[in-house]
Amino acid sequence: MTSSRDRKVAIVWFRRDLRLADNQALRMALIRGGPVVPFFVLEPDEEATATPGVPSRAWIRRSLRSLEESLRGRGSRLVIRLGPAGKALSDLANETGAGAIFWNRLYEPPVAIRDAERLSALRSEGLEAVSCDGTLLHDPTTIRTSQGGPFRVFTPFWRHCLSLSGPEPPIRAPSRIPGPSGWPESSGSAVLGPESEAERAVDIDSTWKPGEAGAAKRLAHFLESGLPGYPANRDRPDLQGTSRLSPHLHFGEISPRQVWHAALARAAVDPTPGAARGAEAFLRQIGWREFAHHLLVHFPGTPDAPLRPEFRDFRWRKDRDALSAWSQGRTGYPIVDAGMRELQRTGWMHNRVRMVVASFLVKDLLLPWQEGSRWFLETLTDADLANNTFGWQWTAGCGADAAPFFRIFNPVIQGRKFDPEGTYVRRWVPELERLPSRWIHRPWDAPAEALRTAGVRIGKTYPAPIVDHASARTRALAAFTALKPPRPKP
DNA sequence: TGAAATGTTGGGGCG
DNA sequence: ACGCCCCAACATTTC
Repeated sequence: MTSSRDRKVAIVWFRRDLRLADNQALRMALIRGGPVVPFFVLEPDEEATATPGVPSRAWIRRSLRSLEESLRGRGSRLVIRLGPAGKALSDLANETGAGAIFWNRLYEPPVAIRDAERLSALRSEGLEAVSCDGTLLHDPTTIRTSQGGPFRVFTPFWRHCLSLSGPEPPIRAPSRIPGPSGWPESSGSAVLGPESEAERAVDIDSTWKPGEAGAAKRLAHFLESGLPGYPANRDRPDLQGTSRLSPHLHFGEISPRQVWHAALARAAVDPTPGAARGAEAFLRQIGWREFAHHLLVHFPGTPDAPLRPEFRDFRWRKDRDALSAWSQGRTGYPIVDAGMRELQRTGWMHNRVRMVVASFLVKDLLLPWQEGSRWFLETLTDADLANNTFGWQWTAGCGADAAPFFRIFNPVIQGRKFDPEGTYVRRWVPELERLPSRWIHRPWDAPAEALRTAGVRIGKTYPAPIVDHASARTRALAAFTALKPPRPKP
């Protein structure tokens, strides 16, 4: 540790930007030409503005390890300490005599508010404190309709984004990061505590490689092999049709700008129309991510409250047993249960299945979308306040550009359409493994003989459906019709 | 980024 | 040969 003041020292505060490439804050720190101290703060639970669940924590643990390693390979280190962040930053600045501190902006309203406070606090201590862009393609506060307000519909929003000049090419990772003459104390990954039983139970490692290198590899592999098939395959949970970048994007192990440019470059190399269409469909998903952040910034109450006011009075059911059946994957609807179990085991769920299980919770069970949102935030490694809030309000029909109230997914049809052979269901609901494809999505209709041969006893080895979908649908339609806003007279 | 109900069309069985 | 009915296939509308 050095006590001599060295104003040339710059601190880079890493948060959900756990990467060295295309990292604007890191670049700003390096430009100053002095030593750089990479810093990560773990906020104590009571200080955390977004409380990550167990899987998310398991992911951070791995990602930090990866970041530490790549920093070490560049002659640097990662200083890790326990928060609160404001005090930790100020302490570190005093210890290192740093003259500047840089970080990349986050857009969750409570985080943004604290960041503004931190910036002015650090500046009043005489530090150069700067927050940079890099989490999104476009700063959501600058995107406006021609009327000057925020967008509420995706298509015009995305068209507007596409009309702007494309994002700058990503910044290359520095090959060397100069360090201070003496390194300040670091608690290292010990601040995370020992890996808990619950953390170990989440199977991340068989599918994922958290960290910047894993993210880059995942993207490259997807672009190389998955682009032409993407529009059709992205809806198939039984295939590997999606990019699976969501946790990497959430933790900033890769930036949307890198994704953008890599996808366009790939489409340029592969001149078939399929590749171009695939790239467009894929980048559109990045667009939904942008849109979700845009909405969260402009409607900061939406994580808890519906955007459409008429939904404030909606009387959701209270049913602890149904909620628990849903979250534990014991609803009796195979595609729903498969999704919820995939989530529980791996901290991830295929997007199509997320829509199916969400529709089931909100429309079939009439349980509050906030319960679903909370469960997803607790159990997803990619738990992202903006994306999650948007997704749930979309499903419930109470958000901007949301699904209309009468759009109710039929879990049997969705299963047949998107998991035609039932391989996804069989993977996550092994008690149905031997059931023929014909019955895999509706075992309650299977003839006794088929059930016996497959070793399935409805209500014993696999639950009977907790609701009848047809009557649940009718019930939901009635409930939602009641709160339709009065139609303006012609 | 739905599903169900209802309407329409056209082929084929059959009296 | 013809009209009638059935129903699958597809289109439209309604929720």
